[in-house]
Amino acid sequence: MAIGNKTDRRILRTKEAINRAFLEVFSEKEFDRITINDISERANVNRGTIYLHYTDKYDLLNRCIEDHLDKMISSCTLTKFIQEKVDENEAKEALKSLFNYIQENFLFFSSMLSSQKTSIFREGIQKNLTSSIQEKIDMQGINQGMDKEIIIEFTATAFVGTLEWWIINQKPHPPEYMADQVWTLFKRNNITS
Amino acid sequence: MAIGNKTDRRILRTKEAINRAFLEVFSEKEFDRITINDISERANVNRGTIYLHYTDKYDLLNRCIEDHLDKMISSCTLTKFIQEKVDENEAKEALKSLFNYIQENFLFFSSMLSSQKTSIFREGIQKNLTSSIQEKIDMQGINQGMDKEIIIEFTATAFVGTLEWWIINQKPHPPEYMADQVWTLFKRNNITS
DNA sequence: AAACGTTTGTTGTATATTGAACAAACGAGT
DNA sequence: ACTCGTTTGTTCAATATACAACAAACGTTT
Repeated sequence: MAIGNKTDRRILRTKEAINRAFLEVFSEKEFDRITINDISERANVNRGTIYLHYTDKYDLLNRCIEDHLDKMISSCTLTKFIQEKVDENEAKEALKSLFNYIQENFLFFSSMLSSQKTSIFREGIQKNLTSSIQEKIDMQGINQGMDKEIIIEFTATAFVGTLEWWIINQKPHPPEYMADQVWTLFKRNNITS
Repeated sequence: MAIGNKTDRRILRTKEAINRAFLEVFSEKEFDRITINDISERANVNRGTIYLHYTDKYDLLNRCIEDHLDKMISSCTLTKFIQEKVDENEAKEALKSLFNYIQENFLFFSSMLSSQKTSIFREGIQKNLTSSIQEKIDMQGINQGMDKEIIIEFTATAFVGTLEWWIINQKPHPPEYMADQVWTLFKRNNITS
């Protein structure tokens, strides 16, 4: 991942097409009933081409989740809110954009959570989030003397749980509201400076 | 055109991508200012690939117009309303779907008409419509003894003019209303049975 | 169990597309 | 007039994808 040399346009295109197609079919059919052919037809791609990039239907599922989470994280610069010297407005904006991202890709997230494979998704997002926080967390200042692992785990768990609740309950509140609420909760728990 | 043997998926995909990209860029930039690179980048296609399918920027424009008009005509089964023994409701539905098609692809049509190249587009759609009517028109019944060419020309001109007016004036009336009006006008002029 | 259609991976060859380079034409600015 | 950056077509070898065929595994039905 994160290769410097640009990948061939064709690869990027077909992967995108496959991903999009998979998400669409996934939101319509139970995962077990999905065939590779369903996906290839929807993506307008040869069936064999899928095997060129993914070993399996399950591999495709996992990579698809990974990709989506990566995009979510990076497009939202989520980690800002956990850093030292964080600007309050900046952090709130990051949170808001995160909830917005989920809202825009609601199809994907709700499908993921409504399927039987909930745990896969949950673990995936939590793992992703955890490592993402781990890289950027600043243990100075308010976090000095604290147990890093515990902070991370606490934050990630609370956060993922909130996201899950929000998604499963069909977005009872708008992204702005959610961002405000979550931000307040983090502050109250001294998670941020 | 209308080849029996299926074309390679890649060709269809890239042509679609190029078409879409061209329309997008066309709606943002004046035609003369559009570069092949603009289109290739938007379509996520190599610049050379465009030359594989189109000789020119102008060729691309023309083919794009053709394609779109073909789709419009066929998707609307427009010719129904000019045939003998036409069912009133069926004809109105065809008209309505035509106006709906334009509304859905408003970006394209308004771009076409707002550019300096209005005449190209106008002539294109009129030629397309004319030949389409020519194939299907029934000279029996009410049209017996009439000059076929004149009927066709009259119909096509009136129709295209109305479309143009509707598009340029930013859709002052909904498709249903337009369909009703146009249908009444045709009846009044004894164009249909 | 046997027969059936469907799905799965895999393979070989054909082909469309890529990326890079090129010379030529163009347009803008000095 | 001259330079500069951009756009245009064109070429080439490299590569990703298409298509078709295949045997194996699977799920259903009888």
